[in-house]
Amino acid sequence: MDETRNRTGPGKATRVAPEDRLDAQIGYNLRRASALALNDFAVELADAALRPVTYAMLALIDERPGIRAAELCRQLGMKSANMAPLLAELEERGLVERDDHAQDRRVQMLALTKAAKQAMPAWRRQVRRHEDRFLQRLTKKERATLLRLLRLIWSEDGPN
Amino acid sequence: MDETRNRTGPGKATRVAPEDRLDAQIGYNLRRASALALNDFAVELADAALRPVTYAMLALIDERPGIRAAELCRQLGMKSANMAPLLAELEERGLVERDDHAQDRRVQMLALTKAAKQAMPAWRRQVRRHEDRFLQRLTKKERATLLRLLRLIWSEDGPN
DNA sequence: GATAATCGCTATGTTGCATAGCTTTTATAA
DNA sequence: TTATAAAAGCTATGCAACATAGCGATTATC
Repeated sequence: MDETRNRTGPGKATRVAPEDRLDAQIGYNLRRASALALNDFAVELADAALRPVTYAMLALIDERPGIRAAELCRQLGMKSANMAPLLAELEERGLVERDDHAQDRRVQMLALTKAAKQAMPAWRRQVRRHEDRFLQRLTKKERATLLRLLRLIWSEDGPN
Repeated sequence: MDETRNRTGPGKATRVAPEDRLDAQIGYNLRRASALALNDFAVELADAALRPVTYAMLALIDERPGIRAAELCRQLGMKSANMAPLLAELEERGLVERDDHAQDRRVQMLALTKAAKQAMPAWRRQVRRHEDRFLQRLTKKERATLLRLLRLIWSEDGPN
């Protein structure tokens, strides 16, 4: 059960500087933590059939009704190529409305439907439960710190 | 250019509790930060043709020569179904050796080849550069804090 | 008025990760 | 000891996130 007990096998372990070890890399730990969060989100929001991306879209449209599709892409860091089918899906499910812009005929203005507006509070509560679960080992203060540090990493990295 | 200037359009913005706003959610920020890191990693390690997953495999094998494939799966949180083709790729590229276990014929013991062992230091330096770049807005202390909090989130979540 | 940029979109490929199912081998229990 | 369960490694396959290339329509800019 323990390969270190095998003496026929491998050569000497390469001694690696502590800061170079895999588990000391923030990128690796980011990936692992994010994967766990993604997973837990999927479990909690399974009945609502919402994934992290679709929820993010709905949440932002809810917070900024009338937002343009292109602006939604920018805010969420998505390509419009990937946004388009997702918006179509949400529209078909009766959650998002696409209205033409009066001045600029290229633009679509997005808004939640009545049904989506009514459902959002419950979905937000579910997301809160999800966050409380996968962050249960962190204190309130630690969560605030984590939030600040994560924002520092990715915010305002593009030309915006 | 500013949809808030449009007065024909959307209804009132749903007022959302600050802690419920999308950008206050740690899961969302985790995903964004992780995506940025993944991207930066790909740029830095493009010439080495290493992705985060393959690098993680090599790094762990380097740190624990003779590790079994199943144990590598457990450590990296991967399914063996996904590990298998990656190991085959690394073997074909002459980076990983698979040796039979003396006592248990189901088991494969993994080790880096000479070539891989020789290349690892340079790759580790590249990863260090990558981390220094996408974490440039964080102090050393903040990086240590972030590392600790991320580990708290995902470590020892499974049955292990 | 010509050129460039923006917007929304389709098509398509890659990658990470999931499940289902299989064979071989070892561990455990009747 | 034999039957059953578990572990190891693998193939096949599907899905979701993300990327690029390119298109038509519209608007902005020179």
